[in-house]
Amino acid sequence: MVTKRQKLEEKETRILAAARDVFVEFGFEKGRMAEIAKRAGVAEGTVYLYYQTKKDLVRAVLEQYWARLTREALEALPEGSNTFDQLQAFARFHLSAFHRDIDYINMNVAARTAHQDFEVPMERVRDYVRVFDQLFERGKDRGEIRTTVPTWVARDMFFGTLEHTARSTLSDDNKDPEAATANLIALFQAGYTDEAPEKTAELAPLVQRLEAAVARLDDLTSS
Amino acid sequence: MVTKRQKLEEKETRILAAARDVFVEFGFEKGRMAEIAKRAGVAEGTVYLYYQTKKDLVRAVLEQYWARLTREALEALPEGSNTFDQLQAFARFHLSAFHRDIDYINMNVAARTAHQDFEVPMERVRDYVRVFDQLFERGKDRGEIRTTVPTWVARDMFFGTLEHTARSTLSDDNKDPEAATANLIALFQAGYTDEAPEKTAELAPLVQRLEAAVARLDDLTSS
DNA sequence: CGACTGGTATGAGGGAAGCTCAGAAATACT
DNA sequence: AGTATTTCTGAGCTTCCCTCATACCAGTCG
Repeated sequence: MVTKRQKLEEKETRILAAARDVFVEFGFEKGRMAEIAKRAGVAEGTVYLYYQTKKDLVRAVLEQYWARLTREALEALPEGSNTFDQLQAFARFHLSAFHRDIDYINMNVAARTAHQDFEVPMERVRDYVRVFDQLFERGKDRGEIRTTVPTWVARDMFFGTLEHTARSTLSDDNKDPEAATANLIALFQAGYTDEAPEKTAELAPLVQRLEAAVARLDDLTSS
Repeated sequence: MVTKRQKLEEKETRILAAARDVFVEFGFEKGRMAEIAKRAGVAEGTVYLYYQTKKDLVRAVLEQYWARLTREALEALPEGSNTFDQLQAFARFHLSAFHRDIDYINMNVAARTAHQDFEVPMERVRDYVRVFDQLFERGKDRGEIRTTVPTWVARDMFFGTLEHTARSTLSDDNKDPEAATANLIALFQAGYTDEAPEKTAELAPLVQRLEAAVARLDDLTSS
């Protein structure tokens, strides 16, 4: 027995799936409401009973997308390794996701720029961004990352670099995306590592040798 | 005496200026061809004699914009200072230009995403990007930047970070853009500096003390 | 079983915007 | 002055998002 509510939800799902396919295939601007209705097997007017505008429809598609991406990201992170390894894994994931889902990304951008009032499903995007924030701040807690670095600065650098790199490597086969992620993490390590202990550790053997030599010298000269 | 050619060019200029104003005020999508024609003082059909489509028109506007930006950037660079200072000056310039010209930037993005076949005036953009490339490669020539870093990797990081930062600082007054540029350049310095001389310099006093001590030791043991 | 009622679906049509094109106007040429 | 050519015009065509009067459907009651 299929309840009335189930039937409605099933139709809503079908419309959303059709919208997703059409927007991915044609993009937001060129994706036609008529085509979405046709693929969902309903009349054009019916679509508007479920989603008030084309904008709302693309928002729903994107909401689904970001939620999925967050799930995938969490799965892609190696457990228990150090912060920079995890950041690198996340960077690799993000870059390849952008390559794979460039249609969604463009849809996102198109919807945002087409309507200055358009709000990307911010909640879902924030969930995704939080994956980075949490990694980074745990790095601070663990003493692996200098606490003086504002997280937002690193975050903007992380996502900005990767988004730009994704587009640039997509249009030029000679560029190796791996070089970009490796570079990003190397710079993070060079610039964000809490260096004090490391430097001390690096110099310690030298200092020890020096002091041992001086001690021997003192011994000899005093005797 | 005004030649026919001059009259035509004057009209073309007027249309372009009107288009620029309208696109800046309303954005690419919401900017109406009718409004552009009205402001240029010509009929709507006339616009299409000079620019075949709305897309061509925005392309011409953007071409002008990028050319102007390149000129301004070159003027903003301090002469003769070291590479990282120049990069920082360029980063500051770029960030504030993005703030000031966010309408142009959005126009650019809107035009690109609205028509998947749209080509931003690549030549002019390349000219602008070359400002960075030249700074960076001169840094390599001078031995200030490690030559193993591919320029494109640093370039994507530079522009990606700044574009993302520009948007994020625009929508959140608590964020200080200066922190972002300073951070970017600090990371570049930490990660890209040709470190060999610096490390040697850092260790020099220690090594000297060590060698002096060894010398004294040798003196004593041989005598 | 038939009438009624509230929710759901339909698709022709409204409105808006980019673009076209037949004819008008301006300019150049003889 | 008359003709040919170039330039300009704006009503109207097309496309697309969205609306709304109408039709359909599934329960419910007499």
